[in-house]
Amino acid sequence: MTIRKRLSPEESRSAALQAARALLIESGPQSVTLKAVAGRIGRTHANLLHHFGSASGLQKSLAEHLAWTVCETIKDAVRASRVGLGTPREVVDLAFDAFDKEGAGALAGWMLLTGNEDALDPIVEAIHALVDEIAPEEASHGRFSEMRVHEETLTLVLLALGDALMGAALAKSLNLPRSAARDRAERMLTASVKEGIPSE
Amino acid sequence: MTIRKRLSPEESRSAALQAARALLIESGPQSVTLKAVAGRIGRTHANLLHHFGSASGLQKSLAEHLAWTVCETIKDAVRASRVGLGTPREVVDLAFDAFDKEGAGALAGWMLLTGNEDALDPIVEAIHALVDEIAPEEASHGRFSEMRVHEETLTLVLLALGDALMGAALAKSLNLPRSAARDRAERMLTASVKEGIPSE
DNA sequence: GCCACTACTTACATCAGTGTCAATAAGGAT
DNA sequence: ATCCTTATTGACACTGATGTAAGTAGTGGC
Repeated sequence: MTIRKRLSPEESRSAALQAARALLIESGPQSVTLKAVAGRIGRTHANLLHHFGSASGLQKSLAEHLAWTVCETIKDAVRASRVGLGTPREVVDLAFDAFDKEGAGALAGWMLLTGNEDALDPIVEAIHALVDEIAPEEASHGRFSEMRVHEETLTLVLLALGDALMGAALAKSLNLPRSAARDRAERMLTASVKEGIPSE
Repeated sequence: MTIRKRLSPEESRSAALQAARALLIESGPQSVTLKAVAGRIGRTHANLLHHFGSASGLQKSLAEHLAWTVCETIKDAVRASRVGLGTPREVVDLAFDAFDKEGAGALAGWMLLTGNEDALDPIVEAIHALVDEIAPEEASHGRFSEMRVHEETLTLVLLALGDALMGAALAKSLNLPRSAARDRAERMLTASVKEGIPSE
């Protein structure tokens, strides 16, 4: 019984979630098994069961972790783009990258795989929190109503999600550049900004 | 050894694909197993292996079947809406319904699940064929360039896909009506039509 | 009617993911 | 140093999905 090291529950959970996220992005939802995740952090699958209770417990924690990570990325970037006179394109790229590379698209696949409605909650909550931080500020500047911000966010997120899943293949098939969906989203946002600030 | 009936290979394959599609839409990609599909059509899983060679063979056939069914639905409806003076909204609803109810969203989940790039091909091809039928006609009427039709299609499809996966939960979370994404897509298409036919 | 073909089945083998349990040992508290 | 908590492990059982092999029985052609 070779016990390598004794980590705190927080350390173990954190390492496991990081490994699970990497696995999810690299190889898809199916590859996120107790055995695979445990192997990545040099533990046994029984150890993960000890920390997360069950496989679905790990899945739920992973969903929360992913949603938080993705939204934090976007949130930070939105703040930065504000300071540096952000363009619509920057926001678009951030949202699309979040779904394409940060694992939000993979999370969607996860939900589809399990058919588990609960897995949807954390990411929706995270997006909701993100919008709640942005919308009131925009509204206070008199640029957009909160509902308008919500609508734009919905469209942008759904488009980014779709693009992460089928964008590459479909664009190629239609002889469009890979960035076609992003270009379109950028035009949409730009048009909304114009409409929102007619005096500019 | 109770043999119930003896079907032709075509009948067997057709029945199996129909059952698999129903299972996929009802319960998600994970539930489409040899046993479950076979049970639905009153056969054994070994029988499906006989007809499709392997589980992945069934999956590939299912992907092709789904892509064909969905695109045929849309194509028929587009033709009908042309005859009956189709509105942008009708086209939007058709595309969204195809992904939401006809199983195209489930198909996307399927691709994500398997991580199989091949599974993507049939639906992309089907969409490509659909656009190839529509775009030249539009172009010949002098309304849009083919590329413009391709761009609109890309945006519409990606948005419909995203909406099928997260639309319901996200709209609810943002206090928007379930139809918010469709409404947005409709506005987009309407704006394009205006722009495309300035003399109207 | 007889035969070849094959759709179909039953039984078994295999494998992967999940979960249980008892045993071990690391690390802190006293 | 001793004890107590618990992180960790190895071994095992269970389940479900996939695949194989051999045998059975419809169906069409002669």
